[in-house]
Amino acid sequence: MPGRTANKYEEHRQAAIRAAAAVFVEKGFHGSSTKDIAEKLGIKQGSLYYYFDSKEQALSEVCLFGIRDYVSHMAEIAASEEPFEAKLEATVASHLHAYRERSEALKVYNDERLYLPAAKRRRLKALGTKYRRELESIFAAAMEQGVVRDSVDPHFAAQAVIGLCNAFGDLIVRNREPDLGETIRRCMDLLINGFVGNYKEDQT
Amino acid sequence: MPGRTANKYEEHRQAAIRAAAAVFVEKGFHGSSTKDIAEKLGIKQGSLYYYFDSKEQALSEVCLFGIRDYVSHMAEIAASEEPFEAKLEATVASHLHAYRERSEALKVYNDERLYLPAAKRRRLKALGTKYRRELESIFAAAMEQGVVRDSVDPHFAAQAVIGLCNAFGDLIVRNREPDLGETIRRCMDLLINGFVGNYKEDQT
Amino acid sequence: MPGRTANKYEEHRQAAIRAAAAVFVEKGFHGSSTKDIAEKLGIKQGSLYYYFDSKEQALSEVCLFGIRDYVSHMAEIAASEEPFEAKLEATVASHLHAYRERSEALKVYNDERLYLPAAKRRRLKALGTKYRRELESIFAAAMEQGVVRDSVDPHFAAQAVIGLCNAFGDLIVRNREPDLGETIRRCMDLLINGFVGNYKEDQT
Amino acid sequence: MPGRTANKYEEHRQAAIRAAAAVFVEKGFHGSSTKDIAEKLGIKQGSLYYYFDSKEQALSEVCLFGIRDYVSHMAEIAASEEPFEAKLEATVASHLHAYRERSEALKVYNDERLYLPAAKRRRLKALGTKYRRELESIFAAAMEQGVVRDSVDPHFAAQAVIGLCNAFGDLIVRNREPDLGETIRRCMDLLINGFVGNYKEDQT
DNA sequence: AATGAATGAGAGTTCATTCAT
DNA sequence: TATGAATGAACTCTCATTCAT
Repeated sequence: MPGRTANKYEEHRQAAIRAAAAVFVEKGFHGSSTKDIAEKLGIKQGSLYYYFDSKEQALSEVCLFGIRDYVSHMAEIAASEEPFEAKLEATVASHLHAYRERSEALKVYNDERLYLPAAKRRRLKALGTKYRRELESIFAAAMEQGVVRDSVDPHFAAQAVIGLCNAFGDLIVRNREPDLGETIRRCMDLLINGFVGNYKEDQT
Repeated sequence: MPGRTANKYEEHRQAAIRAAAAVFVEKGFHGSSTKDIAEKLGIKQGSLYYYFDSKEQALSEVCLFGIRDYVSHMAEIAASEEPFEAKLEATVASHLHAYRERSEALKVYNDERLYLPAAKRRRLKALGTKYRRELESIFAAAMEQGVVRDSVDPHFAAQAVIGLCNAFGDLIVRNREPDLGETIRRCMDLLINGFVGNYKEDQT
Repeated sequence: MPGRTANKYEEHRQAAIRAAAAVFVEKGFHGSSTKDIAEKLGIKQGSLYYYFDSKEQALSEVCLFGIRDYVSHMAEIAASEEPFEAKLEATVASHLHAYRERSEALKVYNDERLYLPAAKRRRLKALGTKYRRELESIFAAAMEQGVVRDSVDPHFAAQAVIGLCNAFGDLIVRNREPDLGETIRRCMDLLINGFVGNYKEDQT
Repeated sequence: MPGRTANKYEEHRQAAIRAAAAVFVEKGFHGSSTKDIAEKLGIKQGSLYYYFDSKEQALSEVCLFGIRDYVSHMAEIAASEEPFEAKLEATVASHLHAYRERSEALKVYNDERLYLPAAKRRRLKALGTKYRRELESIFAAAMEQGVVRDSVDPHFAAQAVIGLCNAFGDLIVRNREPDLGETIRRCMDLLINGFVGNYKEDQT
């Protein structure tokens, strides 16, 4: 049975990453001690270093774990042939589901990545930028087709979608907001129609 | 001239709070040392304790400083006789201007308040809740007047406004986003009209 | 009384350097703990860092302290107008007295300097090389005057003098060899009657 | 074939001792980790304990390995019927060749033996003392025969020979000093023409 | 004969805090 | 009003060692 031990190690390592994510979410990177993480894992503090070279590397892995799938999911959405609204909804749903599932890691990515050394941060930032760019291009395409008003700025729009999702993601992670579907629907309603709808032309 | 010295002290104290805010924003509460704060103030580490009883108290003061005016401003807005859209715009503008001006403190409130002990956190949370409630009631009133679609949930709406403002607040604090007026206008456009506008009836 | 506090600090710092030297001599750099040093000083471990930035810096200071005066003393000897034998004796005496007085530091320089990071080591090495060079030039000059046989290699000779002095320096530091004058005399006898002596032609 | 396996084990064990010696020379005993040694051997850290009971025992074996042959070689020299100068040259040559060949172990003995517990250290010291005694007796015998001036102290002389050889041994180990024969010749020249030489009466 | 995994003790270092001055 | 000096607790990280396999 070759690869067995390697797999075992990798499993434990994944568990360590998840434990780190959970602790970092609760106490922040600097507020968390390696002892906290080890305890959550059920091992002794020093043993953590069998899985990580340093606390910082743990953060780095958590962040990567937090966005990897979520970014690649966005790539699929952007490449699909769906109409604008479906793509937008897929984005919002994917973003919020990510919070539900690998919840902590994504939040850690959002809140703590800036404590990583510049080099690692840049690599993560590239992923984040990729995500935003793809979302922007979805908006840009929709504007060309006249589906989105052309007074809208794609850059702003993407930022707004991400910000909105993160805001509700926070609530999901911390308050365990129950009805995800409801939240997705309301976010879509806001993004598509605004709160007022049938909008009036003039406002300052 | 006892009042004089008291004032002097209070001035220095305010400076200390602002210095703490600046440091906390940059490095996070747990990532900041009292030495960092003292250095930003131009005094020695031990001297900080003339102004704060503890590092934690410093955080508490920063948070309070960060939301006090901003909450009381919201009270004024809510109490005013303006129509819905004007109130909403005043809210967004106030929120984003707060980031511009006493920028750091508000961000610290958002990001670091959960490191305060439960007691202090509750008092702050009350202020935050007051803010959200007032915003909710603005929405509720607008719905009663038919200005806002009644498919909208006031709780969700308030959360969304706050989340959106915080998201752009982040960018303001960290990237020094230049055109505040533009950002306010775009946020209003989104909140009022959505990205698609003249909205279609059916969406999942 | 200006400069008082600065002096006080500097005094304590010197004491710390000497304490470090004593501990390093006994246990070696890696075998010594900062706790050991602090205890020798009569302060608590963490307080050491008021005087040193790191254990390594302590080593660096000890090494510098160990050779500085001793190198500058050699410069004086080399520059003096004394005849060869007087210079050589002054060198040996200076070297051995250095072991007696700031004994530990010099031995630490000899034994532990290679644990310093390359940069610091190079700076120290420059001093050591300066010492050897000056000793070499003393020999070279003596050879030109015919005081030293010209079959002697100045480089080897300098190395030998230094090696011999260090060997007896070791004994001085560890065994507290009592009669320094006697040791100096014997070393001179060996060295002079070797390098100068009406030596016999034949040996292998 | 039990002898076979025992031999195999003993071979590996010797390799382990040599690996330990190499690492100890480079980083010192306390600066070396068992992982370092294992890596040099090409095995994993835990596997080292198949060959040593403890890191300290490894040091002990290295030291023993470092002086054993070299001490027994001295016994042969002392027992031989050669004249004084031949014996001295054999001593110097043996000492310096030892550095060349099993170089590291001998240097480890010199530099690190004092980190051994008192008991083991005493046993090694006995060997070292034996070495020095035999060298002393060579000098004493030569003095009786009038080959060495009787102003020479045998104890000092032995110490000086050992110190000199160690000093150049250091250079051999670290700098890979190329011409061993040359170094031996120069050392002999220094020693002979010092101790025997038609020396001049007056020196301070 | 060798390894993977874990451990516990201890290392160097940082830091909030205190207090005499 | 502010500082220099010190402290003790906590932290990250290393490492000799053990042991089941």
